Amino acid sequence: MSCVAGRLLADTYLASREFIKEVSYTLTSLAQNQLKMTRHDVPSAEIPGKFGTAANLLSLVKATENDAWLSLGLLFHLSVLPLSRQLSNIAGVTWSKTLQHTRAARVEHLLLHEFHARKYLLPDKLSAKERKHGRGATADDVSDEDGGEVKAGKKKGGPAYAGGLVLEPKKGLYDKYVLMLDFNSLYPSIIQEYDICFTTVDKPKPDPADPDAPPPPVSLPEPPAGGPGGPNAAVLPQVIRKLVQRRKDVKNLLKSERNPAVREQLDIRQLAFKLTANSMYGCLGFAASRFYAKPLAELTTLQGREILQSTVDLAQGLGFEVVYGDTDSIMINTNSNNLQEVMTVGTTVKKEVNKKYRLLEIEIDGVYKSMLLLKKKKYAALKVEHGVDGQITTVMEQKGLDIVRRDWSLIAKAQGNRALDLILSGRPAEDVVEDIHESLRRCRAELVAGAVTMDQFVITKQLTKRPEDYPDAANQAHVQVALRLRAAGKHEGTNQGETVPYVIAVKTDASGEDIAAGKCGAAGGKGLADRAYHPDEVTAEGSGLKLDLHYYLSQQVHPVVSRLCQPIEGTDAARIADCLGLDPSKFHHQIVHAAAGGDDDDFLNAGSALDDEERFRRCAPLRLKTEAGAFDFPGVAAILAGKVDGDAALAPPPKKEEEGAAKENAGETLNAAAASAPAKAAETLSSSRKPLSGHALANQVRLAVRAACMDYYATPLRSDDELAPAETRNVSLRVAGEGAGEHAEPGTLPGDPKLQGVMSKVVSEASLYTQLVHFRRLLCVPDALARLPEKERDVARARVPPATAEALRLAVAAVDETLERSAYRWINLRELYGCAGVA
DNA sequence: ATGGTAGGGGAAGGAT
DNA sequence: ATCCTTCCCCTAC
Repeated sequence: MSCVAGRLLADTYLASREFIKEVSYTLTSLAQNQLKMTRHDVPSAEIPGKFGTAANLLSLVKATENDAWLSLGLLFHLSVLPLSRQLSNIAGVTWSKTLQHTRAARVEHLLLHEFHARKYLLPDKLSAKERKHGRGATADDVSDEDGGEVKAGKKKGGPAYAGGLVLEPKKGLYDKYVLMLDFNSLYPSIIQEYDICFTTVDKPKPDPADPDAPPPPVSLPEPPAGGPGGPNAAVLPQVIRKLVQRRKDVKNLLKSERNPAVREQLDIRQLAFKLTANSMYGCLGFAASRFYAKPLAELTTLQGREILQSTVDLAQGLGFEVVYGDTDSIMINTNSNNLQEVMTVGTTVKKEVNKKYRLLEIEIDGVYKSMLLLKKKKYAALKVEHGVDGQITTVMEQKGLDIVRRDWSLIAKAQGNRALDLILSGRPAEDVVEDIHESLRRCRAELVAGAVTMDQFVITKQLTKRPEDYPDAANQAHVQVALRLRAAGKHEGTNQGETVPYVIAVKTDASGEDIAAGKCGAAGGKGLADRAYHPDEVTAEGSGLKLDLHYYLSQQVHPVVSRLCQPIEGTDAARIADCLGLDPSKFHHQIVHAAAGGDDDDFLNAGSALDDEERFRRCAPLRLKTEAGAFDFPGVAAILAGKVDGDAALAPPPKKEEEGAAKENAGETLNAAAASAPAKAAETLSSSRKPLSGHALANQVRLAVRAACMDYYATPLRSDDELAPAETRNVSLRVAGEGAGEHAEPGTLPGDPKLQGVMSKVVSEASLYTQLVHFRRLLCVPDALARLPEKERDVARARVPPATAEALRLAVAAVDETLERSAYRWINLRELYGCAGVA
């Protein structure tokens, strides 16, 4: 390295990793994405051959020179030198140190300077070994040691302290304006707001009785005289305040500056202040830092959680619906289509929240015209943007979804993108669902026809270790591929930190059709990693390898699309599988979830009620007729919750003229323990209001089911001859796999002029299915119990009298008779619902 | 050796 | 066979 002595070494790879977010940091992809320039890669294996002829050698020289220019181009494009220089000045560290792109070193030096200037004596930096042996270790270090290694590294032994709060999302598709608010630089603001500093927060004291026990959490310091951010603030808050203030100053200069070159410099300078302020918190929690202070980091995040929670409480107190929030943000469903109104909501919340803090500030981050909220950290939305001419446009934002991740194939992400565009398009749900299905059918057809290019199949994963350091290398596709490349003498792209591209393929000479049908997939009982190959290995002449289409359909496209469609009515995992030509019965598991209203953790939170409400919103109630009159069955959930008496549920509620007589018993009938209720309830239920018997109930349910089916057959869009029941079933059974020859090809339908009729039929078929499931949900005790938290089940079960339970059981059987014969009969209902039962 | 934690999701292997 | 845990990777903040 003597050649760089006395010179600055600027590494554009490291700079890119610090300053920009990219999925890949190869020169090729950086050139493409940042500089919009194409780079031709010369594989290292080809380099020796380039020396054979002058022309080849010249091409190698040109390629090498081009790489140097690209690298230099990146250096300027990212303003590496001006930015790192500003960072050096702010931190008081050598430029060469900054160019190593280790953020901890910059924060360390900044704090060293600040404390030294204030005449503090600073602790020595501990080596890894010293930390491990507890020399000068803090109490919490010691307690960490029995939990595992105090490693500078991250994931070893899990997180050292709790971080941000993530609210349980109220999942679903929102088609009215959703408001997004967030705190600006939450953690730096908290440190200032609460005067969190090495000098103000007491070191946690270990319990003298049990020195090994984790020390109690530290508490907030007394606010400084003159309030937070004032002249008496502690060192760390002051340092951050100074950074924030200087950034503001620079931004003010920027406002009046007209010289573009100076503007650019100022802009870089304000960025450097922001980066520095934001990296302070991270270094507090960094075990290898000289200023490692877990209690401070912990206290900061603790305040963050409390602030977010109290913000949610406040917004809800104002009558707004908070649907999600992550660490420093909340989303409010405004339920409004009026942008003006929405902004008023935003300003109201903002004003109320900001009243509570001296420095901390929440702001309106944006307004979403529509949003698909799937899971924590997974959502997509159309963000409203205001054009210069007052026009309103939207731009899609995608967070955390599979389609923004590099470890999914392009073909899966393309299908996901198409589905997402449709879902957020605002078009009628039925059209959206049909378009998605159509896109999936075409996807399969193209796949089988071999009309998809290799790049669509590539999956990319990073080697976070050296390939030979993986303890379970045999199980990991990207590691297997890297090891094989190494064995073939190719080291490029197989080093720690690099990303390995791979595809899943099988050694076979079967047709695309058969591969897609899964007839040769894991035939040899081989694991996935054994079927992973570098794209070039598959392309190579005479490899005998063919892409595993079944894998791409069932493990790539299907999960990506069906996760996006989870809240969408009119489709589900089985239907999506159907469109992709997969066996839908293999996906009945997901249907259980859909029918039961979400997955296990769903019914523990408020979101589940909303999900179910949404799913069965359009369903008709179960109307029962008795001698005393008709009434809507309240549903077993109401009985289990104690809202409706088990004995009274199968009889009409008291009529007006009976009310007086029933009133005195109402309290007990509805609320009292079963022990005291039966006698009086029996009295109250005069002979004319006796509950339905099991068989009578089952009969009524059969009638209701039949009525729902009649509605379905009466769908106006269909004419009798073209839509005979047999044909109807044919649509959904097309790929049921009963005899390969008899089912229609997916591709044959679209050309049909009767397309419209067929499409709407499919949708109403789905709604019939939903209606039947709704009836079943109202009646099935075991499923309803399964949706309750485990500890409540015994109490709930006791609320259903044996006779009622038996009647309900017969009623459920009545629904199942039809469900099993329905157009969806390829779903094995016994399995479907059996697993939801309670042991 | 070189800021943090929270969280979803795939794959595999052991427990049941 | 099905659940549960572990490891791995990537992303949001």
